[in-house]
Amino acid sequence: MQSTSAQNKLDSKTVIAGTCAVCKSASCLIHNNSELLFNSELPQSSTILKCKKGQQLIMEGAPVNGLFFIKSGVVKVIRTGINGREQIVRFAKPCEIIGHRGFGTQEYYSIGAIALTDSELHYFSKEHLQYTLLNNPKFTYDMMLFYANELNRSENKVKSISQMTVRERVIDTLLYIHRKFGDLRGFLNLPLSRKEYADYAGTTEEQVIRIFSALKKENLIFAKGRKIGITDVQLLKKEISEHNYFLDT
Amino acid sequence: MQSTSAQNKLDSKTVIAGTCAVCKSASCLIHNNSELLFNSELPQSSTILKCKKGQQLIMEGAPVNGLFFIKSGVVKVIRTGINGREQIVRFAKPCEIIGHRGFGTQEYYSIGAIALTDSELHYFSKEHLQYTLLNNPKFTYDMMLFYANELNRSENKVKSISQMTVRERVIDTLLYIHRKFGDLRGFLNLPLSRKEYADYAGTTEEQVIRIFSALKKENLIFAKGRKIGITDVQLLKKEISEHNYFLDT
DNA sequence: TTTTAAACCTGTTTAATAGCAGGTTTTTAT
DNA sequence: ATAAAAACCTGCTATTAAACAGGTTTAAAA
Repeated sequence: MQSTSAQNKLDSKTVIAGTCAVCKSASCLIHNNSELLFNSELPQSSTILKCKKGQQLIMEGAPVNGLFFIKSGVVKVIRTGINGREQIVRFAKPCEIIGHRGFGTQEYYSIGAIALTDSELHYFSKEHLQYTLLNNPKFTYDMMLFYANELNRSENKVKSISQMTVRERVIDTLLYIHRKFGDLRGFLNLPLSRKEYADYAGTTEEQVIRIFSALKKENLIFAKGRKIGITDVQLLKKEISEHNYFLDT
Repeated sequence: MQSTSAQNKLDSKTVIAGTCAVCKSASCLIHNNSELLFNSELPQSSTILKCKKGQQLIMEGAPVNGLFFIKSGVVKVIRTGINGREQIVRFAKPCEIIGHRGFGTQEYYSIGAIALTDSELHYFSKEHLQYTLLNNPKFTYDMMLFYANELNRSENKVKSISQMTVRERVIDTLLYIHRKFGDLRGFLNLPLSRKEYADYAGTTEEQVIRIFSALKKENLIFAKGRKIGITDVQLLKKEISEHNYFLDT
């Protein structure tokens, strides 16, 4: 079995001070607040942990002891649904937060997280974060806005799942991956299995395969194994544009 | 047509200082922070507005200029979906916040709000709130936790909509209304139309009617017009207990 | 390099649910 | 009190999408 986040924490090198070297984005929560986050007197409050492709870094149902900022890599955030059916809540990339659901209010993680590529994560303990938040209103305010955004995204997803057809949801998922990860030499820059597309779009593998086949016939997409390319983003958008909104940003 | 929130604001009496007289709950955000919220030097920062049953107090798509705390009454929060199909995001009761979606980040309300009963609302301007939040980390922290909770609720709803059957979603809606509004002389203490049940459960009026009929035959519920009573909450819960979670709290 | 497993694909069947049509009852407004 | 408008109800039909079964191809491991 894969090691839990608590185990990972012990394996990793503790970093008491410093900043996030990778990211320099002005919109990055961690970068904007690196002085607060990295210069704590609390011991063991911040560590960097590395995990390999396929490794589970948050176990659904495990006690919440902190949260993660992605330093590098891509992570999928999942929930186990009815009959153990996996549901992908979102895909997360550098500068994003994971494990924030239920922060402060819930004792156990309501989601799991699995690395899709080798990844590095900043880990901050609950205590460290709580202390930092309660003493830095601007940071807390930014976090609040982050949650507000997530809430909007989630509620858009509620709407789309209950009102879009499966085909539309699959197209929407393709556009979401394109927006979020862009493309590399014509193909979407995040290789996913048909099953993963299905788990995000809220349908089955077979449906995704069928819809991909149809989209290929219609020359809206092309595929080489799990590498998927979008022929014309605008054209694909038009397929769902009557509904005028998108799953995610 | 109904008046917009902006118009309501002008109609209402401005209250510069004071506290929320109705609520004394220790878990109420507004009550816990009433000194901060009501003793502002900013003019026009806080008002109380009244609106009648059926009145729309937030128009979907209107500019965000503040948010509301419910002082009394019940409000439904809606989104207009595909083909103008109405979707009920949640039902809100006293002490709850409305209009917080997109606060700070979005220019326009992504939801609408309609009073289901005559209601009174505290209105706080965006500026007032922003100022108060940035100067009171504890309040901001509480708001952040409120958003975190809402996010969890919303993501549970995503899961349930994509994985529960219509029957289960309708039962879940009944339990949600029961949890949130309790019952009065055996009947749920919030009368809703079948259409409203459908809009919340993400289905059609006809399905709700059919499922109510079935549930009546099975003696799980009883109904007198739009007054619905649950025979045995535990028994009803058992119908969805395999799935072990609920839409809302 | 061979074996095994995982991922991918397609046709068919079955179940769930939305939509429509045509009623009745209840509520609301005049 | 009466008319009009909602809301409620039921049967039927059409559609959508899930499940199943049986394949092939691709990727990973021994």
